[in-house]
Amino acid sequence: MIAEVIVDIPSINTDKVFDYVARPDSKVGQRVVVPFGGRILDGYILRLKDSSDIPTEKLKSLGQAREEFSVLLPEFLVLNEKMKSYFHLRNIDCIRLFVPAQLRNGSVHSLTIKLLSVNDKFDKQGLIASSRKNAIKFCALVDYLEKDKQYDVAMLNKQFGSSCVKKLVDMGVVDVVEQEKLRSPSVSARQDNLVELTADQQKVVADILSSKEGMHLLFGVTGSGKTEVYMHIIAEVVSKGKSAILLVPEISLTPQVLSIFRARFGDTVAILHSGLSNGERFDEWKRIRFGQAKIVIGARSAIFAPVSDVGVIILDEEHDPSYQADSNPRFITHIVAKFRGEYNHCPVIFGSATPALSTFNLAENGDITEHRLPNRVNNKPMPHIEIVNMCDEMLMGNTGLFSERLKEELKRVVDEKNQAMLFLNRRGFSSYLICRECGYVPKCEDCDVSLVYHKEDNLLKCHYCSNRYKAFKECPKCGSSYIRLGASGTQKVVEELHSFLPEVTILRMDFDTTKNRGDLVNLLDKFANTKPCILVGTQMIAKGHDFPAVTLVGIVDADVSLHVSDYKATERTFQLITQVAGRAGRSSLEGKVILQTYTPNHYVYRYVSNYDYLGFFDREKNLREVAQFPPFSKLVRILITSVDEEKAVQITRQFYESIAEFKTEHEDEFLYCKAMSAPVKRIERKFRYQIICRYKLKEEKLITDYLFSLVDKSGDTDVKVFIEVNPSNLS
DNA sequence: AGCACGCCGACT
DNA sequence: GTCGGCGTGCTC
Repeated sequence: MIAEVIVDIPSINTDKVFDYVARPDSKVGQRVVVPFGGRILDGYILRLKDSSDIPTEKLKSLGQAREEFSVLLPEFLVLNEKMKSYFHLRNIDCIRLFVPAQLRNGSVHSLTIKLLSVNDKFDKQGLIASSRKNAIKFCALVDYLEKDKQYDVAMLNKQFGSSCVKKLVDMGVVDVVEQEKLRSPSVSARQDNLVELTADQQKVVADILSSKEGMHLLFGVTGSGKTEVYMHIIAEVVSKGKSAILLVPEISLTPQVLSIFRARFGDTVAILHSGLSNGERFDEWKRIRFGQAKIVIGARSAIFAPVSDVGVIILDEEHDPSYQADSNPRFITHIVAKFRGEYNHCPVIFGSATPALSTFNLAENGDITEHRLPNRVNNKPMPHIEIVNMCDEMLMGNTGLFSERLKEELKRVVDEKNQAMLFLNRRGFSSYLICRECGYVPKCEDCDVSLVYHKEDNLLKCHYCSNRYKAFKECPKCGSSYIRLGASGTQKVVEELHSFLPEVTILRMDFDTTKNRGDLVNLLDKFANTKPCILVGTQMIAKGHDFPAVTLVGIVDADVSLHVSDYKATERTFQLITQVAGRAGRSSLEGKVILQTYTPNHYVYRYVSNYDYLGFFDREKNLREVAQFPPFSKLVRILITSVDEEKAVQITRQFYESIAEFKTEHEDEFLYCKAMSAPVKRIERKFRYQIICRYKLKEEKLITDYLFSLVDKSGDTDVKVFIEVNPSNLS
């Protein structure tokens, strides 16, 4: 038998099949030790076959299998092929996505517990009779044990003392065996309120379940009960013995969400998220791999959960940018879900209140089946969104962060002992510092970005790398003490709040306050139990939280995500605001939203304040169609990075010339093609240059394949080249 | 990715 | 004459 093996080396040169003489018990998908060019490393068996084209004398034999079982399920070998060609990835990069990192590093040891089992030689009466009179603990232990039963050794040691336990072991009347114990993340299961579905929800559940496979869009307004629909579909699927995958954005993986699922489905739920320890993560993987867990809930990478016989795959909040992996193995979760759905012949559901323009466009074209939940479960109207023109405030002499209206409403919330959320998508205290005398703006030494001022620790931090610098009172360049702050961040919001509402509890939730494990849970707990209280945060506060006492949502500066040079900026702003607004008025209390902007006439605010997704979609779609931007064209970025700027420029030029030449042969297909330095010119000491190409969809594959092949040929070691299709962030 | 092989410059 | 620079090419 011959095995086709992919070796675990992340290089394009070695990323091909190597034939080895297999062992009699070799299995497809197994991880094996292989001799390779004088070295010993890991490989993965993709296929077994009878003969090889390689001359027999050149063939080496497989080493030992790393595990007895196949790490890669048959499905993943198919998925590997599909992902490889669709996203232009290497075999080994796909495989690494499928195999838990803990397994590859070998850094996690399985947790074992020692079990004491009482064997046949155990004679309770005899032992007690023959023991010394003062051996009280020993006798108590003997009395406690029963024949043919098993006990946790650690527990016995604690209760009776380890010497007594050891004595029994030495006497040979009990045996100690080690048993693997799977760590499972503890989630407090709160009580489950099984609610009856509305007619709308029932119809969606029935429609999706009756269509055996294919892609579905669940377009349901915030509060329309999408989660309940998911749970009913999952329950149905699981009752047929199949399994289910539910993906949610990382920041929505809150303890509340998890505990609801635990309450409904118990131990068959496996949870994968970044807060898990290595051990927990790996053990969850094993529970999934061996069928103990049938339902997987997790962030993006949970799409690679080793469940077999998948009955449904759900992407909740499908418009969330985190479904697009924007580093190393770049992939789009929707597409991977589609592939797995095809393999398993099961439905794939994309759910959102504000679907991605590209997804909704597919639904309009009939490539995805659309289902709607137009009404909120409680039949309450969406909270009213009031737009406040901050330019007017400025003219009236209010230079603070809050408009008079927002202050008024905040005071009211406090008086009524309710809660408010203030949203500002910018962390830190101030986005930059500028010297008013000489115009000096402090920048990071390794990245070409201005530093963000963090007042609490009086530091200037780089948000692209982890560099920190001491803040200054006098300009290091001209000595002036006339330093002005740039655009404000969450820290500044908290400070200003304190000054006019000194008595109120104010919590801040952003990247800086949730760094440690458990921070997030503590913050959310504290907010849930404090009234009145104001929670200030970045987009972290936008998702999944359900706080009934929140009656006011303030969007401090809605324009933050709007005026960035990115064709998706408007779409993202619409989605973000809709989502944040949805945090208000979730219970019987009425909610209100105050949206502050300097460009109140921008069309996005008109649509968003009316909750008019369809109107917005039409307008945005037309704009994209006329301007020929995705999804009506392909946009590809080739990013070239190097510590050596000269080299980066040189390679960029080479690439550009090749593309320009290719372009002359396909002139009518190209819409745009330019080389330039990236918006952030340097990150972590590396200079960044880019080539942006935009071309029509008609010959899309031909051009994309050409660009891919071009990038493959780049062999320079100190210059790295990345290629990205329809990139989600262009920094 | 790593390691060997291989062909040209400055040293005991 | 030798030691060692890292350019090229191969690994079943």
